[in-house]
Amino acid sequence: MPSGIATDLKPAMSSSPLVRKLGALCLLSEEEIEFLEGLQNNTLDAERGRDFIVDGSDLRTTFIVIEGWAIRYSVLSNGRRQILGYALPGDILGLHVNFRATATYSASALTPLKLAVVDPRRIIEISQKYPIIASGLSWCTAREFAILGDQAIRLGRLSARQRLAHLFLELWHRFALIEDDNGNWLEIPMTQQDLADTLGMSLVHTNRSLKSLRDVGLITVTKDHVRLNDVKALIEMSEFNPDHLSEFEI
Amino acid sequence: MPSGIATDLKPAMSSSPLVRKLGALCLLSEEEIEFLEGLQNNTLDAERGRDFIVDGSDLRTTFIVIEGWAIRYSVLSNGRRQILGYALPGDILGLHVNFRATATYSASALTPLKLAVVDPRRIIEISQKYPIIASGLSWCTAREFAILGDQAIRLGRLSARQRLAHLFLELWHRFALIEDDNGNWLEIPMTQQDLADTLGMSLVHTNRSLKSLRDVGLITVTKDHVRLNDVKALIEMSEFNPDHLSEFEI
DNA sequence: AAGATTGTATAACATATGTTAATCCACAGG
DNA sequence: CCTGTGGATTAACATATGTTATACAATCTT
Repeated sequence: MPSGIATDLKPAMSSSPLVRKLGALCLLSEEEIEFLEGLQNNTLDAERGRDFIVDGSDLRTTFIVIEGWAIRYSVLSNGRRQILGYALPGDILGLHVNFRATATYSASALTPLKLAVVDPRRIIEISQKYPIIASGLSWCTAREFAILGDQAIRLGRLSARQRLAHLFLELWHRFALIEDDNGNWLEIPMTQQDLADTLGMSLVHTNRSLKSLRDVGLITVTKDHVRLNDVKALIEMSEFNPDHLSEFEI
Repeated sequence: MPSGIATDLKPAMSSSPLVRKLGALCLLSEEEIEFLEGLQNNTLDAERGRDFIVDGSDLRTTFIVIEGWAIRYSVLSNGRRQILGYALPGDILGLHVNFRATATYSASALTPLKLAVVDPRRIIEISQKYPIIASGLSWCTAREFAILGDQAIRLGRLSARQRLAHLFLELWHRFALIEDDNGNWLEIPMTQQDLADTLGMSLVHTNRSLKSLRDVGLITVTKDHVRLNDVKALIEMSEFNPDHLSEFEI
């Protein structure tokens, strides 16, 4: 294996956000990186708004987000929608599709989306052949749990303004793992209605609370970005716990 | 292997709720049942209120609930508590403790509790030696996600009365998998404050809403049980989706 | 360029839920 | 038997958030 090629496969150089994410966590061998890249060969593009997982329907596929944002959500019979969370580049949907072949949520493209379509049997293969990657996926699972737990905390115990700040901080911390430093700017491709459906609030109150955060100078909002003007103050006021998202420590 | 012993190990007869749960899902071999029982040899008893997982501290252990109820929760710096969910007999806590060795939630005994203490390395062993069990655990993971997702739906998009009904239905459906038929009676070992902290409401409003459900005859409440008087009507009014918790289908 | 559509911004008003406080009850401990 | 404690219940009042409605801005369509 010529060493000249090796550098092209370093996690930081890799074009795959999943490799960047796992590579930030542990040292991946070239073989492991190649395997992970190979996993993502079969891609699918989805335009904004396209559902690719439908609550209640058969789910026998694993998806890896390569580019763009997706949302996981449920719609109640009265039409109200609850967004459960956001899938960013490097995130995996349908990692655990074994006996249960029925989706318990829907997923759709929030932006133009590039997905890798993976046969779940290849996931099983991982735990047999690539223990390091298997550990990495297990870490991803624990992380997804923590993120969804934080979502429950937002919905259950935070005020409207806190919920907004808390969500922005979550996304900002998650991007830190897969993207180069963007300062305190955060991309916000979702509409205020999306935010409302994420945070369990009405559209009007979302708008009000956003304005209130702007007015006190905690955030700056542009067309589709938010700037976190004082991360420390935002963490304080929203009771955000960065440890739930921090990387491997010790 | 003498066949006389075999019957004692049938899932339905097994004393282990984890085996009952997985056995309801797929046909386990005697070897698999024995392995699962052996996993749970090292037990630990915890009295009501004892924390056995502490948010932010090291977590290098997997726990299996054998008897009793546990809660997973977080406490905010202002002292408010959010209960994320309930662990019932057969449920596993800390199934994914790989690189991340830090707990992102606390867990404590809601009732006197019997836990199996498992070395997480044995979990890794499972995916190599017991593919069926591995699939079962993967199913458990997907189920935990669905349950936590339902919790987010409750908190984000349901009214106080709906949240209560929805939670009772969840617990009732979950018990159906591990316990003999108890009719419409459901054990409720939690206080109204616990319910409030689960459903993101105040104690007083929890009491009010409970009374309102009683008054219209949807539920009957005794000391530490609830009777679901009209499951269908409760499902309707709370927008509960039984599919999120139903067993393997097709 | 006009009109349609989608998202944002505010106001006025309605209400579900939170807060504080006081009783009441069951039960455990002396 | 008294008394302390934790939990349940209820009332009165406060407020955060929801609802409805209108206007405005930006973008897309033809």
